Amino acid sequence: MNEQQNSLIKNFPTVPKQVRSQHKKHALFESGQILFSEKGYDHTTTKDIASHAGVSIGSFYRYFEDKRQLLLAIIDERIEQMMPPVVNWTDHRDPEEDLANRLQQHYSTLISSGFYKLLPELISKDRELENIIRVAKNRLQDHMLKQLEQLRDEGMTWEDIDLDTVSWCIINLLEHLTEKVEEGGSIHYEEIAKLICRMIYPPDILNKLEESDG
Amino acid sequence: MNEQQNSLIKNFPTVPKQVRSQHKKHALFESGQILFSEKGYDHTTTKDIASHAGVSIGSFYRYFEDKRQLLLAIIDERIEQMMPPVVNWTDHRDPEEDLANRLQQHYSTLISSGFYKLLPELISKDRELENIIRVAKNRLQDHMLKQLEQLRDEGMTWEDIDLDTVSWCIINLLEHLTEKVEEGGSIHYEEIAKLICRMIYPPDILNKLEESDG
Amino acid sequence: MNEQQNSLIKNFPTVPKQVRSQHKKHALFESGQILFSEKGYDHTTTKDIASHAGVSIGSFYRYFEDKRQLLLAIIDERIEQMMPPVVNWTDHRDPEEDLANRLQQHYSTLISSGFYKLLPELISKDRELENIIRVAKNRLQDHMLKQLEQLRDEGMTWEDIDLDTVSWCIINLLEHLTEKVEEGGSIHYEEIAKLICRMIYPPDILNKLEESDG
Amino acid sequence: MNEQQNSLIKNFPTVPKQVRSQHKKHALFESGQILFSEKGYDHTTTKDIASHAGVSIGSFYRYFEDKRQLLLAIIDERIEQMMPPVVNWTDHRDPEEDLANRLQQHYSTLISSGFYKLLPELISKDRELENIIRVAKNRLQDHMLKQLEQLRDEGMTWEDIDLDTVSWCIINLLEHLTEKVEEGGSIHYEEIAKLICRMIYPPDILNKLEESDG
DNA sequence: CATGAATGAGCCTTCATTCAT
DNA sequence: AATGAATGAAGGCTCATTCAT
Repeated sequence: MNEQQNSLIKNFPTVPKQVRSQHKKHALFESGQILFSEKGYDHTTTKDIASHAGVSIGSFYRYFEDKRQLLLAIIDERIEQMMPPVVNWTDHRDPEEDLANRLQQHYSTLISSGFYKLLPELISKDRELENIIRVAKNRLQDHMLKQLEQLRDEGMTWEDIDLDTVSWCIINLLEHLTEKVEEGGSIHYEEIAKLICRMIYPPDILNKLEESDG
Repeated sequence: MNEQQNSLIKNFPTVPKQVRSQHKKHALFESGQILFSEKGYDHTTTKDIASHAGVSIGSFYRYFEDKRQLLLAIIDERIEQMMPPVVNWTDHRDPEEDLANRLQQHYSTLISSGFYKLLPELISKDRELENIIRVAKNRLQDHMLKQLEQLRDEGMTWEDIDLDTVSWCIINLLEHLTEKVEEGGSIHYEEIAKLICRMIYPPDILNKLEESDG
Repeated sequence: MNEQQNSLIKNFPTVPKQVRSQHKKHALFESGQILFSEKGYDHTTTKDIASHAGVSIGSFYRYFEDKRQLLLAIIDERIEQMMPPVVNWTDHRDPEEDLANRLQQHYSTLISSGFYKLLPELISKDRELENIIRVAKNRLQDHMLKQLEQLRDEGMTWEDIDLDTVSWCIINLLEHLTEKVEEGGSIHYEEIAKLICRMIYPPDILNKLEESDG
Repeated sequence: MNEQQNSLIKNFPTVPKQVRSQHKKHALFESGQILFSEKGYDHTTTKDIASHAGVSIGSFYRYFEDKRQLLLAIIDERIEQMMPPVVNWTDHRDPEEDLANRLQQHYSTLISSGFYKLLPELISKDRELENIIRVAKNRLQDHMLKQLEQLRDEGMTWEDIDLDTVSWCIINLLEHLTEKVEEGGSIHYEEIAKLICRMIYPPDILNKLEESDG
């Protein structure tokens, strides 16, 4: 972004190659993301991407080994963002409100990118990609599981729940929240948050948390 | 129809034409299902399917108008089965146990078919198919919503929940239960059932139901 | 048609095979003619023909070696009919009226069969067929040439015409008369006849012929 | 456009891209014309055309949308040339000689292209093409009809002829003149011209025209 | 003899990738 | 570095012909 801002004079006549180069690569990256999301990976041609990015096919292959590598690069950058938001369950603040806020924040950008639609198509086709996603998901679930375990140790959760199952359920709900929009439904983040909290906390604990927070 | 039902022994050596024909169509159907599930729709060629079914390409086109029609036929047959199981929430029996049983029953067959993996890829590509699925899903959600409304009218649910959100969450969990297996996890149906029940019933109600049932 | 009308009793239970066989062959022949005319040779499938004739594909290949042989059989039967009508120029009757009548008679059936449309498509594809047609055409032209030569020897034609060219022109006009109908025009046979006669006879001869006839 | 027009020598070894591209498109065009003419449209494969033009199938589709578009392009370019030559009947010069010259000129190039053989096959299969040809033909006939009407108004034609029929006959003869060569006959343009003139002019008028011209 | 299911060569077309300019 | 023309493997689908029943 701010490369060579200090020496504008010097390189005025020729825009630095590296910058132009990065612009092109970025354009291809963006175009790939948009088109893959819109039309799916298979139905997006390299020509589509190059045209959309305003570069030649030859340039496409200069910056990315092949179509699949562009996909992997995109996934790699988006994978964290794609993942449901990590919630800090252990700060003992009003968990419902906190969760609702995070959900709101997260999905408003994710949905507009439309990229989440791409993953399902790919998972069954690309073993490597499947692993990338699985790894990211596992990392997330581990993280959530640890938090829930801590909560339980503090005696704040239902006593008879299987935390593994709970964390899986929560992640799943969050993961597919995007589909609700696709299906034409609007999302009530507070209601989702309420439900999730009820899976975790018994009513008395929940009441206490909410009171102490307010 | 009435083909020699009386003399099964007699015509054993020669399989009747219609039967063989049905076998072939069924083989193509099965092969389509398996290959679509394994490799995705686009990456399964008509040749693949024909080979897998042990017939020629020409035969494929004798039994199915084209590749897409095979897909639609498969979807059509599986769509009900794909849908999460409808649970009768209103019979006032122990809901946790009941739900767990139904889940067990349903997913053991569904998962082995592996077919559920196919849907996501298709939804964004085939408007007609998207509608078929959406319609089936809506029907299911309506059904569930009605049951939940009845439960609430009977004063058995949390008072402050949005039933629409609850039903969506439940359906979503059930819908993606299959993935848990893919991801290598084993499913504890009782735990899932427990969580779902907690979304719906307040603890006191739940306790009462379980006692009265036992 | 009237085969075995005399012995209805005898062959009542089993329609003689040869008759049924001939019926089938004839049906295929007819269907071939109709469909080839309507859709062209290439775009008519053997299945089309068999269905239209109400027989199975297998039967098709029982009665005709292959699709091409059916075509050749049809052409062979129709080729004389396809050819422009042979006119007797030498009987010294009113040639205009005579020709007009013959044209009328000939084309009314030919056009309705629609078969003439088929020839052009085939000529460039099938050397053997091309020869069949060429031979028939040459025979016709020879015939016409001989008549014209006789007429000239009798001093009835223009003295300075090349009879070969005249006969070619006449045959060509007659050959493509069918197209005029296709193009939406109605045919005035008398006018065509008048033109043709003027190519052959000088006005004074023509007048004499018409007078003597009337 | 302005590519080094000044230094033709300099860039001799490297054929400019656009020129090579045009060469290729032209080669495909030519090959299409030749092969369509020789084997008919349906029996010419895209591979045939590409091979004959010395390019790959992929290149075919770079230059032409599909096989049919190549055909349409060819027709479009040839349609005027395919049409029988327009003759100016009204300039009161020796019409026989004039017509003979024009015919000679026209058919010597048209016949060598062999393309005229293609039209009949297509007309019954391609509605759009049929219209293109019909329109061109109608335009021609209208033109000829107008000229003949003017001639008649000047009292130069037979009084009792139907001009519509005459113009149709003339166009038809001219249209199929090419076939005469195919059939092995040589064309005597003067004889054809003579016949046509006799269809139009009564002998006395014709004599006068020829004298006045000479 | 009749049937029509089965076969597979071959067609048109697409698109990822290469490479001469 | 940039371009985009060129390539050809591969896919969906058709249909003449064969052959088991």
